[in-house]
Amino acid sequence: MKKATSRDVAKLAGVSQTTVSFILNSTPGVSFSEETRRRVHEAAKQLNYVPNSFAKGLKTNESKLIGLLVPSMVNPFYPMLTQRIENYSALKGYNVLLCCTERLPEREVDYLNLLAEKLVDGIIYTFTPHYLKNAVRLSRQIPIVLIGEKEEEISLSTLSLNGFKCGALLAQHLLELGHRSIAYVMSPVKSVSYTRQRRLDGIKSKIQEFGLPEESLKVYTARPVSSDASDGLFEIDAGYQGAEYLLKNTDVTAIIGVNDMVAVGIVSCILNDGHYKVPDDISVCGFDNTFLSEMFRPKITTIDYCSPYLCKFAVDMLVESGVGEEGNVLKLENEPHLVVRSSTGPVKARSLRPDALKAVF
Amino acid sequence: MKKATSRDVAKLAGVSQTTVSFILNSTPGVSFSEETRRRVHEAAKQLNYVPNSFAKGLKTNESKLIGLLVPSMVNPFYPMLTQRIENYSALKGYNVLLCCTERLPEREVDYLNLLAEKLVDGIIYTFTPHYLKNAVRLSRQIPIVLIGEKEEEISLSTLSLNGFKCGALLAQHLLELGHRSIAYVMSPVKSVSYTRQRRLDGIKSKIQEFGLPEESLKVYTARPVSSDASDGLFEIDAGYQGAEYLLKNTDVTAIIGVNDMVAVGIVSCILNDGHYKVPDDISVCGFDNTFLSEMFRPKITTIDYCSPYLCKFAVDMLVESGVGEEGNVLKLENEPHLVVRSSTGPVKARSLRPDALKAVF
DNA sequence: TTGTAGGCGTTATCAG
DNA sequence: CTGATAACGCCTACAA
Repeated sequence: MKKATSRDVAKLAGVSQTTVSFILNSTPGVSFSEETRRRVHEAAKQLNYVPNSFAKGLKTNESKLIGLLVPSMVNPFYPMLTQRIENYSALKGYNVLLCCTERLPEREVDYLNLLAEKLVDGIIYTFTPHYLKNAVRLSRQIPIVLIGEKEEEISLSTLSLNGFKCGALLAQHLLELGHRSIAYVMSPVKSVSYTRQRRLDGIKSKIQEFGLPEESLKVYTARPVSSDASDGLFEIDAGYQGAEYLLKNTDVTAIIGVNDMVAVGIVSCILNDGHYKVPDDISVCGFDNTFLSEMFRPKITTIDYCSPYLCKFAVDMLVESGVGEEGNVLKLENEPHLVVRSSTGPVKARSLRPDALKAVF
Repeated sequence: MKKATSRDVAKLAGVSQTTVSFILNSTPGVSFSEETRRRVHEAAKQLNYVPNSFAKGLKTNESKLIGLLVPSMVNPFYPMLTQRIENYSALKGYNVLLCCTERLPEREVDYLNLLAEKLVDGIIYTFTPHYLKNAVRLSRQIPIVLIGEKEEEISLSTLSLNGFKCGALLAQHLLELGHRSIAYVMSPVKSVSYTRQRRLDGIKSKIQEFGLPEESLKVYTARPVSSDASDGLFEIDAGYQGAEYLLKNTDVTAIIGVNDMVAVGIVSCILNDGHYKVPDDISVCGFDNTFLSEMFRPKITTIDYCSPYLCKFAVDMLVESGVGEEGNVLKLENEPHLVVRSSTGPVKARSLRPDALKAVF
């Protein structure tokens, strides 16, 4: 079945092609007789007419496409963002061109070129670009919005996740519960580059604010695993590893995972260890408020980003506000908030486990 | 910065626009002097020339776009497929237009129209279409590949997940471990329409094959929850609910979740219940081999679909084989296999819990 | 209220 | 080997 063109419709309806265009687009400032319109619509339906978006784009320079760059699909945080962005975009008449960089810098730049080529009307980054200059350069042609940490130096419109505040929020929660020996567990360096640091900074700032010594905070960085990292297990492993180490060698009463996945690993380790209860003996929390944090019992205390609004804003900035026009750079601060669940509770003197004693003496 | 056209390049290089096109596309059957080619490439680079894909598409009728329809992003199975399809497509020079239907039939048909409009070169469905006729009709214009249950009546190219075999595989595993009272837990009807049934059929067939009475299999369908179903918790809840009921009211020694999410809910319930151990007292398994099944200890026995190959095939069918041409319909059967982890083990007489006694007498 | 004509940036045919 | 020139399908002055 050959595709019908607007000419075909015109012919069938017995009008000119222009008329078809006017009527089908309900172009403002023209009016037609009821009869003509009926005939055109009729003909269009009959021929199953669909306007050719290439031709349209060629004329209008709009693709109604938004490029979405995500680092990975394993941490459910990104699928969540993706789904929300996709849905809201669709509502606005835009489609999403998905690009998973797998955190590979070279992929990122390839995709950037590709998106430019495909003439997307806007680009959403869900992480901090590796090739900043490329992104900034491109942003003069195509509006770009960044969802991530705010970096003042970058002249890109940003929807800031405010990792610092997130860390502070969580730390404050734990400190108020009386915890004085806290740990922060990060997955191997490669994965969560910048956010992790901001979150850590936030935690540290609260520790200081409470007048506690630096040693009150232990930072555990998991060693990289050789296995295929694309399945996300390395995040969980990191949590498991970290908890294992911390239970044995420290007296921490609260552990913060760098994200919900890591937090799940931590809880899993503690549960399986069997010596301690969460939160009675040890409190655990994470970041991102993905469904993972609500999956197991106890449900995990975490930080929420109001991602529905976040995603909505990101799209709106692209399609409504004049982001990108004349170097117009917008920086919005997202207001994260604490979601207290049952994995955190008041501190209690933790009895050391038998094998921990060995380690101490 | 205005976008450069091939004409601009031609002017700068001092050749005709045609020459530019030939050289930049290395069109077969033409040859140019080394000097000319150098000049053209030089000029292109200098002007930062990017061919306009609207114009190109208008001419070639190829968008290098693949439409991907997924029901949701909450069950990690779909993000996993998405990522793999995206990556492999990118390798093949295609981009992915993502469409999340949220299992809403009306969304599906809207997206279908949209994809047709955007002139994607192919469409991948990761579920069974609600509007079959629409899909079939469209498949005469745009190649469509279905990843899902094979339905003989549908004249759409299909990559079959073979739910029947999956169910049989899992059931056989449990039966061989000696389990004689097995349960199957499904999330509320709305969500996983057809696959669940095929899986159940597979389980039943094995029960029969082993000469066991029908009652050896209990089927539990979770009641729908009123809360927002978009966060995926309803799947976990279903498992939790199911396990809760089954522990109290039946003597099952093995529980199969309709997917990994449900299985996680089941394990979580049993762990929290505290009366039973997995797999010592009760075996649990799921389907899909998402990272969820490996997340917690014990890791969950599940079914794997070799999704990397699956995704690769789906894309290849679209871009290589002549799927869609002259009604060419391909049906491929995927070979699922059992992934045995530590959540399943030999049956052991299960001691009834105190409150279960009440229920029995 | 309707039709004519030109052009968007490519690709591709066909002479030179 | 290279360069006019004609589509591709749509939008949009401008003319009628």
